[in-house]
Amino acid sequence: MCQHYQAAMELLAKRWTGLILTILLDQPARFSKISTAVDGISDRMLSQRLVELEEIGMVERKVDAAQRPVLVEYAATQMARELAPVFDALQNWAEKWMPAQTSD
Amino acid sequence: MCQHYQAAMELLAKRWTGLILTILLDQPARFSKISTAVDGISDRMLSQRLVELEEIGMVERKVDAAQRPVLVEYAATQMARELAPVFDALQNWAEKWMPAQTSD
DNA sequence: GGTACTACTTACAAAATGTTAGTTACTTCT
DNA sequence: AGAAGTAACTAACATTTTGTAAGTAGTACC
Repeated sequence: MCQHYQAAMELLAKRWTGLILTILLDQPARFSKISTAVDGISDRMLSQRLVELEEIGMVERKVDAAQRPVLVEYAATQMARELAPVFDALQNWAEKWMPAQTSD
Repeated sequence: MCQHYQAAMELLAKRWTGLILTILLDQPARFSKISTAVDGISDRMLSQRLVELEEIGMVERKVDAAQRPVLVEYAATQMARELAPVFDALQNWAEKWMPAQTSD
């Protein structure tokens, strides 16, 4: 198994990471918006994942201090944006195969 | 966020799942072969993941009792095989973006 | 008869994640 | 002016997941 590939997979294998990136790939978003969009994620995890993704260079954090309660916006970097084909492919797969798994 | 999509993502967000499936997408393999191919995985996790994937219907377990020490082979089902585009896309992404992250 | 191999399982430890509540700063309601 | 709310986090503790090391059964090799 290729080293790069395994590293990439382990990146997406951290819970929430893929979902957060998917949201940010659509458009930049603020903390609370991501929190609402990703069903079930806690503040704690969202906060932690955003820090990790920023460190990796997949998310850019922009603080707007001019705003009333200091707004923070997160945006996907080019590196993250190029994951789009992966997420698109997964979207297609999910539409086909996931509904069947809902009731067991 | 779409329900199906989130479910699909959480499936791949379990550690090792994506890597195991990637191996099996290439060709059916036995326990020890997967164990060798996936760098760092423990028997415990491999065993557990294979059970989960079998329950979901993404992996088929075939026991060859005629063999000397009873060989077990695991194979990807159609459902799993159709994840190939996802893994291919990730492979491309990894080749481009992962090497840069090795030394920090 | 001891060692090795295959495919696991078990027990215990460590790490990741979940849950609940709290923080700072500012804004709106009363 | 004080109470409650919002945004973006952080902290503490419980639970779940994962890691590590060792053990099991059956067979073959030396």
